[in-house]
Amino acid sequence: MRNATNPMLKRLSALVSLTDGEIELLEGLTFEMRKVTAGEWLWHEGDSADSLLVISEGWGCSARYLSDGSRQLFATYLPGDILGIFELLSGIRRNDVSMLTDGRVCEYSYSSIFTLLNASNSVRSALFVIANQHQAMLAERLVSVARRNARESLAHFLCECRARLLEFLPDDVDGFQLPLSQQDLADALGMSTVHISRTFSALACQGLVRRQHFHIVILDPQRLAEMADFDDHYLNCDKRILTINKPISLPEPVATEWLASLKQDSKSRPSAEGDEPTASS
Amino acid sequence: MRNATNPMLKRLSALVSLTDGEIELLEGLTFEMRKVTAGEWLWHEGDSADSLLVISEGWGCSARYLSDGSRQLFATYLPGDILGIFELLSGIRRNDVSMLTDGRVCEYSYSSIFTLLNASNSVRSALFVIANQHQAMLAERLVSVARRNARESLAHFLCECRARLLEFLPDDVDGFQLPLSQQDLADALGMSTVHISRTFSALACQGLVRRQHFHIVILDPQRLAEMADFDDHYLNCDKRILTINKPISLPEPVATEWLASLKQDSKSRPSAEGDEPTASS
DNA sequence: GATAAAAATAAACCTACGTTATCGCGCCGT
DNA sequence: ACGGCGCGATAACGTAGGTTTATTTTTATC
Repeated sequence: MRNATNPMLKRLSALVSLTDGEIELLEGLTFEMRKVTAGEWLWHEGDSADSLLVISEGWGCSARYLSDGSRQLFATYLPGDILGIFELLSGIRRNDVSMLTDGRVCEYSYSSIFTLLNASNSVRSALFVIANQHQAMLAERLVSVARRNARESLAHFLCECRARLLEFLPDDVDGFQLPLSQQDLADALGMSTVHISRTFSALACQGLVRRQHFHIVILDPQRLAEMADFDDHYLNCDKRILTINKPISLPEPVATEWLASLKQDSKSRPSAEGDEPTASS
Repeated sequence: MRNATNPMLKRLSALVSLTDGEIELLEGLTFEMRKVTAGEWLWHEGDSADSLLVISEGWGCSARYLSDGSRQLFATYLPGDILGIFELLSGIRRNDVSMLTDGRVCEYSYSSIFTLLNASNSVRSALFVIANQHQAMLAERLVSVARRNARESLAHFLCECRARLLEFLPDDVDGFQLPLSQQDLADALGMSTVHISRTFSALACQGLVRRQHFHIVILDPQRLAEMADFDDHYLNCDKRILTINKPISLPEPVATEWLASLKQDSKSRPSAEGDEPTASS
């Protein structure tokens, strides 16, 4: 974890421990920082893909537009998030991606990323983990839409945003900018705008959140998480492990023993006592 | 694409073109074939993970059990499918996985897979693509649950099963075994069992499908796909490309030119007038 | 082939949502 | 200051799909 002007390095070093050589490689990456404005498309489904994007400022989202004119929002992207990993191999963008706010994105050509991937085990792992996180969030969204009611879904979404922001903000994430209109939220959660509005009112009545325009205040994070059945495990279960070591290059005996030691830990959720597994390869 | 007794080799060689050396490596893999029975758990959320599984016979599924007793089914696994890719790095199973039918699974220890991954570019790519496909199916499921009505959702699910089976069966996939009870389907599609039943009746009335117990006959695949807005693109967009070449090791100029040539092809679907954004910084 | 267990169907009823419409507010350009 | 516009709140009404209960059919077990 180190300060860096290169957003890719900044993100990856927060995920995995990098060698000096890898850090040097990452520092040597060329990228183009670009200003983007709210509503601007970063790409469309079917576009050819030749670059990875890191959001350094602002929020973005990926979505699918259906033939009946409706829209399903898949993911939101916050500062630090890396976009375009899935398309590395196919070279074809799979979703529409646009900005929700003004911001800044950094563009890294696939060719430079390919070089990097070939050279560094840790970088491969880190990108894999990031892809994993997005899949986990998608699965969680599916649970929300399919199984939870409106209040639970919305509460869960807010908890998720809070948890993701927690990583980048010092503290005080209980009041933050959530640059999604009620239409955006509706498209994300499979609801109608009026029901989003109703549900916000309901949550406000219960003293859980307050919302004025794009500013959210989470009044009672604990109770909100309870009602949403929210567990931040899926956001950082991979991460915790990667920062400890780099499993792909671990010899077998160490790996299995060390994995076994993690198993019990994974079930003791509530407080997350940071216990140091005794695995130093 | 070659015949092989090793299911991993069989699957990967269908996805990527492998060198003789890589084929040899895969043939040298040791694995354990195990009989499994319907309802048997392969693993639970939180279990420690030390092996990849390839289903060589039967169907499985991954699911999440909620605190209120309900269940959300995430994915179904067919013969040839590889399970446990996500947990390679974390070493902790993220979902419950069980068998829907009797069958056979092949177990490959992570340690042998790690070796393989370190040695072979193609294998890394193939596993990445498989993970991608699962994510794409998950996204599609989200669209079903969030945006489509019951008939469309069910129709879409059936189309997806058909398309996946098409890969392994010579032809005549229009009548096949679908070993999901109406309860399973309900849990997959975010509906109730009675509504699954109602919806099957409705589809049958329209002459689209027939179902008796676990046997499905798709009477009019074309019309079914239309009503579901089904497009099999998401199932094999990566695959097509990988069989052509191995992009990660491609030099830059070749890759970009070759990706460009694919782009138009990817857009040759009914409507979708692709407007060219002129933003190439 | 008898019996139990599981799965599917059917009907009646209910509710969490969607839909449509109206209104108020803040913002922008002229 | 004016009108237009996007966003959000609220109310009235409609409906797709859930829930409950009961009956029938199919499969599994001996």
